[in-house]
Amino acid sequence: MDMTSIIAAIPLFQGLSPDQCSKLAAIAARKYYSKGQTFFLEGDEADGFYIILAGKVKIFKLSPDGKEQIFHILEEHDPFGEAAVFAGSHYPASAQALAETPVLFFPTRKFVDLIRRDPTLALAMLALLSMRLRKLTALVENLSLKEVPGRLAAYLLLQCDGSGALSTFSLDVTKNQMAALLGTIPETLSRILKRMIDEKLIKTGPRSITILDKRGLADLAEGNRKLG
Amino acid sequence: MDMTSIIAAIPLFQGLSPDQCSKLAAIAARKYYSKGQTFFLEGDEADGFYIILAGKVKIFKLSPDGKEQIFHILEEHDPFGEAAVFAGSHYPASAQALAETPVLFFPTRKFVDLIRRDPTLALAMLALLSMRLRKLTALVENLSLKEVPGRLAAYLLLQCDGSGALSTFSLDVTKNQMAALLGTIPETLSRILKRMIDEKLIKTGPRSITILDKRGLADLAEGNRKLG
DNA sequence: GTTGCGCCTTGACTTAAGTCAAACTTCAAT
DNA sequence: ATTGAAGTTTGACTTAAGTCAAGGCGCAAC
Repeated sequence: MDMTSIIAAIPLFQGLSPDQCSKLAAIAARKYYSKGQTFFLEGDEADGFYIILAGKVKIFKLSPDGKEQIFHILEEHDPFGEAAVFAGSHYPASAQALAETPVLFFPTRKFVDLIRRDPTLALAMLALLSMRLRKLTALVENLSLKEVPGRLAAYLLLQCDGSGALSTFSLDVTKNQMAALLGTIPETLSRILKRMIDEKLIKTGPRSITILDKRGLADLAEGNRKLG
Repeated sequence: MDMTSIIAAIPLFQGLSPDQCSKLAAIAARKYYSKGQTFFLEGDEADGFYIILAGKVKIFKLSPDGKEQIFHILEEHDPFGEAAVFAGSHYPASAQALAETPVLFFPTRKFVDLIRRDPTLALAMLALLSMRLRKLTALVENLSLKEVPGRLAAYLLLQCDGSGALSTFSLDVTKNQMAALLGTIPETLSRILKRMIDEKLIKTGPRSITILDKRGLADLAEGNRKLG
């Protein structure tokens, strides 16, 4: 598959003309990262941004004593590192591949040149950044205003909605990663999952979780209910 | 002072030509909010964004049981509500005036039309959103990776740098607000301030704080030190 | 002044969640 | 199949920070 059609298939670039897509294709570089490889570390000089073609990437920060907070786990077609392109200078968090991950890389200079000539592209990026902001706002809300059971409930509901409103979905992250995403630790996560099972809110299979009581989880997520 | 010169003085619009500024002036509306008045509540339909001309505004969320997390406290020339303009639909948090606050209001439709014709403006907005993202990332890091003393230390250092590297600065927020900004409660804040005083890291006056040991605070903020 | 209302502080207590340590499960690699 | 490393669970314990309740401070309004 040639670069231009790959690019045309990326949601971020929806609505761009074939001509615009081929301009993007001209500046993009294909790169491959293997599991565990880092794209960049927090504080690195930012020279461009990435779009995932397949695989999985985590965006995270580490505390000095080693605790990890995962900001996002991103997959096919998700862009990352884009904020650093416009705010300049340094990546504010680190990015690491969780699997074999081919990406497209767009160098800052060339990409900004393109934007300067193309308001459609600019608007697409503005929408993207706004969405990111919204997601981060939700993360802050979760961390600060909810306790761990509430965060977990919200996360489960989100996953469930994502997978076509099925109430069973497969875990595509380890529980360690899930804990780091929820701002907690594996032990706590494990205990709370158990409490949810005890209260018949969910059921766990091998690598999967089934939601038994969506309403109950929603109440938990909104703070209207507590686990026994 | 006429609208065009007001706009030309706003950092967000730095680098725009006089012509561009007067186009902005043409779509901006001046509005006045008094202390305690809300601009919008979380979830409200978003119809535009604001720039503060004077006064003070807090951006915040409330948990169902009434706890408040303040995201930002904004002042003269700071824009807010801008993310909702591009992501569409709804404001993700609430905004309230903490003082008499005159603002400029830019309606979504007209502003987006302007951007569509003006890549310079688009780039300015991209930079703004990226900065916001960066600040929110730091907030997440603080909430999730630091304990309250560390967050407080980071906050104090930030305020101090802001006021021209003086080591004494005046509190322009109440301690209640400060607590909500740090993701904690007034009682906890009070106790930690006392511990910092005990350890001769800071000294408090009436409505002011003096930093005595910048290095010590920095160690605290970075998690290399603990309060006794 | 003095009244009253927010703001701030303090103390005693509770609790959610983290730490540490050990054991068990999975699964991939030899 | 065996090993080993990583992921996961469980239990006992610790701790940071929240809750509740009371009292003090400061300032504005009468």
